[in-house]
Amino acid sequence: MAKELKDLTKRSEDYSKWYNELVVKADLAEQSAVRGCMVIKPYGYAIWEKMQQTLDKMFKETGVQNAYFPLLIPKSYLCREAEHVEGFAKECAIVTHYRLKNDPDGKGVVVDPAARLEEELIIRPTSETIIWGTFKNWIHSYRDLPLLINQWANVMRWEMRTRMFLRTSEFLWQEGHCAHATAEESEKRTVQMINLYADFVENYMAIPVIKGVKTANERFAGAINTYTIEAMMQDGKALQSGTSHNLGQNFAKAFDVTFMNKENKPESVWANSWGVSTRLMGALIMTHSDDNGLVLPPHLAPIQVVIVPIYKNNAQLEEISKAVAPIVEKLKKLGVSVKYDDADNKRPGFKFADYELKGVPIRLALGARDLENGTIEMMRRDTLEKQTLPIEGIAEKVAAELEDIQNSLYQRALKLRNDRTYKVDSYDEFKEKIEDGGFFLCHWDGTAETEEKIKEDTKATIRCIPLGGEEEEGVCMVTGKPSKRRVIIARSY
RNA sequence: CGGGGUGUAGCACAGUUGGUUAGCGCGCUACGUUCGGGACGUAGAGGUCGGGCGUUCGAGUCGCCUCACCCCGACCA
Repeated sequence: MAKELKDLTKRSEDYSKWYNELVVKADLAEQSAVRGCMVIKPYGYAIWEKMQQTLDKMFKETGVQNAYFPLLIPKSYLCREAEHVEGFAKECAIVTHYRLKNDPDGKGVVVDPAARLEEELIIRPTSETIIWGTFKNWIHSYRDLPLLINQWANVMRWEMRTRMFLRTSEFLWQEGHCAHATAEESEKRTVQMINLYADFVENYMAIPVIKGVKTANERFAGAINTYTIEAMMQDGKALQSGTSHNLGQNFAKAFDVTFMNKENKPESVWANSWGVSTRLMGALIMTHSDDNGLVLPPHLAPIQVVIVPIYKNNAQLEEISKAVAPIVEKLKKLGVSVKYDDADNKRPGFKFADYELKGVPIRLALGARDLENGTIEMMRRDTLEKQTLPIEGIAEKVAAELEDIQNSLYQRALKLRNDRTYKVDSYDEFKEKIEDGGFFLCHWDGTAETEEKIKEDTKATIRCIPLGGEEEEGVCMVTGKPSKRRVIIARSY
């Protein structure tokens, strides 16, 4: 599929179709009857759960605690921070009534007009407002700080156009909300979390990312600074995979959250928020998939190894099962999640294809021929290479191979990104090359006008100003004005 | 909200200038043979043709309206 991908991107209708089919065929999710929403199926959810557990553990190691806040936000809360409302107003679902009644004309039920809410409630597009409304009651002294809270929740944004996992009306995510006594501490936390995300995405999802700062245009509504991790998909488009926002004192002031500092003076608290969503699932699919379906990095695969028996009758199956049992046990001892699929209702060929579609990293197949020879067949999902190996020591071999797959998936994605990252200084060259996708390292004069012009001309946006990028004197490729460093420009999802 | 497209079985589709009882493939059920890369045979079940109104002796097919979904733009994790 990787080969086809390039051609398909030229016609995004086909590419969307490919993507949707893959999601459905790999049994991850399907479109729901509700506009723009999706049903995440057990297999897809198992992957999300694994991501959730891993992230949750990482958060807690930095002192973050989980909590839960209401789904519904009073309209007045959302209006408190001016930029914030403006950012989300266009995509909110609103609760206006609290009761239905039988239709007087006898056709089912209708909204009871008498049950109109005095104040409308907004289904959260994000929880800053309700959380800061609550934090006001929790924070009084510098001794209450820092307050490090995370919430696992669903949010709703009434998007015009949706695509499974990448942009759905309802999506699952975590949103961290921290309150600090000083600006420095809050900034430090903001950066810490973007680093944590990068660590997770690279080491568990095997997706290389570029850490950077968003331009003012692309910043979160109400933030003074937004950090981002940007990944490149196989078609050369960028995907914003996680963000961490330094909110300054904006929300504290809007919600009147003050504390007595060490000098016994009232001060507004310093805030940040950070989040990743089920969009990461989309990144996973679009980064690693190939002709035969999904490819899962072992660190996230719900099933790391599947064992398929090949048999002609029950007696043979019994023999094989006997040989498989110790392998399963050994793998489990090594911490490998393994499934022995002895289901009788599917033929081996079907199972092979099916587990490939689902991205299971390693498949072991054992038949009568192997039993005679004391061998077993191992196939790697990433390379599709098959090897016949001695049963002796297979568990250790598999465990090592899993690590190798994890690593080579990352390396493969990194190579793809490097191969499609270009330093460009001429706007004409940029306009030509952007058509084929990729990341472009370019000089930019730092103005919103230039940024807007690039977007209008090419549909590409400044993804970020990379962190740790070397200073380099240059001139803006559009205006010729001086620039101190290169930024990353790309088309994105 | 603008432009384009599609609605026919669980899925994916065909259905001629309007003509009798609406079809193919996949999937599903039963039985048998199979089982080392998505098996095959035989028999079966499954449809308010998205909805409404109209034209007509007759509408899946023509006209109008409406709804839903998909794609392209604007918006976005």
